[in-house]
Amino acid sequence: MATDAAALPVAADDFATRLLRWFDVNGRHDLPWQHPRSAYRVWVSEIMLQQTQVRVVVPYFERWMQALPNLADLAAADADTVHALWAGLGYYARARNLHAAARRCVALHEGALPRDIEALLALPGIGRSTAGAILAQAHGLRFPILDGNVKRSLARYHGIRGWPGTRAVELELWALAEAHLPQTRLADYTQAVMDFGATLCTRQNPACVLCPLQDACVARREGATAEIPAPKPARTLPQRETTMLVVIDTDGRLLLERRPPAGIWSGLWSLPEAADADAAHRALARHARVEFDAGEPLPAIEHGFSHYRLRIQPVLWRGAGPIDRVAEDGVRWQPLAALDQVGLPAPVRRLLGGIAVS
DNA sequence: GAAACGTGGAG
DNA sequence: TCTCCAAGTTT
Repeated sequence: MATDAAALPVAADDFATRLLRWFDVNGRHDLPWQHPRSAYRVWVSEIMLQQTQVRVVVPYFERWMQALPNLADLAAADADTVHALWAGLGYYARARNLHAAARRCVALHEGALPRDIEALLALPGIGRSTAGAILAQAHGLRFPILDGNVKRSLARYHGIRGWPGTRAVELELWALAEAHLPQTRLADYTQAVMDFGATLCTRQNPACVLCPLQDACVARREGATAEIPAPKPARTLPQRETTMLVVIDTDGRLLLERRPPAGIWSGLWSLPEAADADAAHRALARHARVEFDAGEPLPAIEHGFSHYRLRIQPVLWRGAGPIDRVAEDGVRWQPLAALDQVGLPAPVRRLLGGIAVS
């Protein structure tokens, strides 16, 4: 902790005041969830924005609101509709949690998102930061957020050099986020700290020369903006392999299977998966009563996840005639012409795009 | 506390 | 091409 007065940051009031003044001129004031601003729209945007950048979210948000303009619509929607609207955004548990939370709001909170912090935190998918963002942005209540932008900004401003992934640093940052809260304009302030981190106090090459806090920033003074916050400890990603079946009948339909409830892409429609080509061949017999040859191996694709690297080996079968279908839950034959109506995982879409399916 | 959970942008 | 990681939460 700094001891000499010159090393101390400006007062908390000043921090918020400067940030708000900066925000009025340089902030983002025309994001789609700001006009109109409702608790439902703020909520959906906050969930979509978890670990996801604004420019990626915007088109998904617009499409979502077109289909499900209010909470009651979401609660009444079926799971496949929700999945299809989310497909491509990733972290699909967010969509399932959103759906489940909307239904809980209808059952327990008179069809609206609660304004109470504890009730909000009890809803699936809403943690402390998201709850704070909803309360501050939708209702102007005095709650802090602590997303990646705020963590980075506060760590630099206060010269906190530890990795924010540790409990101690995280708690310290929460305390600072709370201490800096202004007494008014909480919605604007919340947007201001996020805009500040996203556009000025960026991970690389922060624009310190334009910063309204530059004279009080510890990292700036110590020339340590590149070292703060400390990066996550690196590790080598494990490699996994899988085989996926591309089965097309002569009616131009593709065999899809619902992913199991746990694990990657859970609940989404996808290509049937097997451990290897032989297992894929055997699996095929479960879905279609036709004799098949060994199938045609297609070029494999590599896909990097956050925690492992996956090599997908597709194997193609084309039916000699319309394939006799076995009725089974979690299986469907989807016309290739209507494939975009299904929420398929991104690598699967890419894989299919590389095949002359028609 | 660590691991799981997706995708696309940026350097 | 490859690494890092972005408006985090859950188990």
